[in-house]
Amino acid sequence: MSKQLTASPFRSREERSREREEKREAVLLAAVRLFNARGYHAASLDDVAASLGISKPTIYHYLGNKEQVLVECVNRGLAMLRAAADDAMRAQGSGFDRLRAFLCRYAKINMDDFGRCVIRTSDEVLSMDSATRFRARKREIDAAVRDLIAQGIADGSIAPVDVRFASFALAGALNWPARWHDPDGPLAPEEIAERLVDVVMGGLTPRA
Amino acid sequence: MSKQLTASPFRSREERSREREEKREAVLLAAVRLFNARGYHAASLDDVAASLGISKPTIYHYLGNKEQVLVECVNRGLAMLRAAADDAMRAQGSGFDRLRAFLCRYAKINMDDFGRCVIRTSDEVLSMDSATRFRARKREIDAAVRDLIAQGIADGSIAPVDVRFASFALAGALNWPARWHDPDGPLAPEEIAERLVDVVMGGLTPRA
DNA sequence: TAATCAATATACTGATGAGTATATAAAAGA
DNA sequence: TCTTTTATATACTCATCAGTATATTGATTA
Repeated sequence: MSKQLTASPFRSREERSREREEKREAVLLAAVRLFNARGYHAASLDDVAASLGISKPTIYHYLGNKEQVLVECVNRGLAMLRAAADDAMRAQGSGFDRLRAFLCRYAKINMDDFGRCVIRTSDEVLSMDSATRFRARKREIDAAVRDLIAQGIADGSIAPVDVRFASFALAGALNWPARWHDPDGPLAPEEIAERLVDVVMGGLTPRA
Repeated sequence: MSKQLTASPFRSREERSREREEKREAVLLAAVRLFNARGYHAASLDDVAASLGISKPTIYHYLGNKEQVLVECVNRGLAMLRAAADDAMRAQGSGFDRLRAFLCRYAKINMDDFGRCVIRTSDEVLSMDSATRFRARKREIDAAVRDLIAQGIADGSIAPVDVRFASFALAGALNWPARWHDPDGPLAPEEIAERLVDVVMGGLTPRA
């Protein structure tokens, strides 16, 4: 397979489809940033287009409609969370350690553009169909958190807390930065994640 | 002063101004419920009016404009939080006990119509002026939480945690029900509040 | 009783914004 | 070279919704 040596204005089929994919991603990134900054309803696709120096029909060329733009953004975030959950379930070590590692990643994702969008999107803005899928995928993540807590309790690394309410509390504490964290502020996502997880894991540590 | 003995269609001045106040409150309650259910932008004042069987100009007769409706709703919630914070600061007992009592009340307020509105309203939807005031009042509540934690650490009833991050975690854990709690669901606000506070206070208990 | 005020409605204006019809130009394929 | 496809734009339509102009009715006050 010969790779092209000089930059040419004539692209191969793969190059073209990769370019298309890149443009799609650029649209999604611009959109999610505006959605996060102003809220889904207050952010218009005209604004999204303007922020990329393109026109609205171009967005429709790459994505079906406004809701689908949101759905794709949310899917990006959910995929990251899902991957983190899968890794945690496959990891070895005590339940406590695996939960801890997972929560750090979870908290950081919630400060990422697409992760924030997952948290900030409430299902009323979605069509009934999308909302159902959205809830189901979030429930999977929540199930992983509960599994990890239960496993930790079983192996003695986590105090025998109420699993359901512990997962509510953990989720709340680690979702909340999606609403207040300022990416341009002095606190780095890593630091917030670590410190928050330190505090919340304190409550799960078995008493001596 | 003679009180009226028979129901009359002729109201006294106080009765009239009380009625006016009642109507204002009814508008706010209907509005906050729709704002919470659909989001501020998606809930129109026409819908709010329809839910009360009145017309939109009537809302404008009692309240200036849509933003002011929201601001009044948020103020109702903030007033409840403020009262809870004041009581906590005046209460006696260890820092731990006072914080615990305050947090229970805080969590319950966050499941009340107006309390939910405080949590669900992000300042981008407000005018710059209102947003500034809103942030300031929320900061007061947060300061009370930090004070209580610090006092608990000082009197030894709370473990020497990072005050700032502990308050972030507590707020997140107890704000989150404002986004998922279903008033018609099986879990009563009281129970959610108690159990959540149990879990989160575990992390603040000094180790033996 | 005349003048005013309070409470309410109907019917409008004007802006915004989602989504579309249509044109164009360039590239790809036949 | 002719045709089709892809990427993009301009300029619309149509719906929604905040906010207003104006009318009406009944009670209050002078």
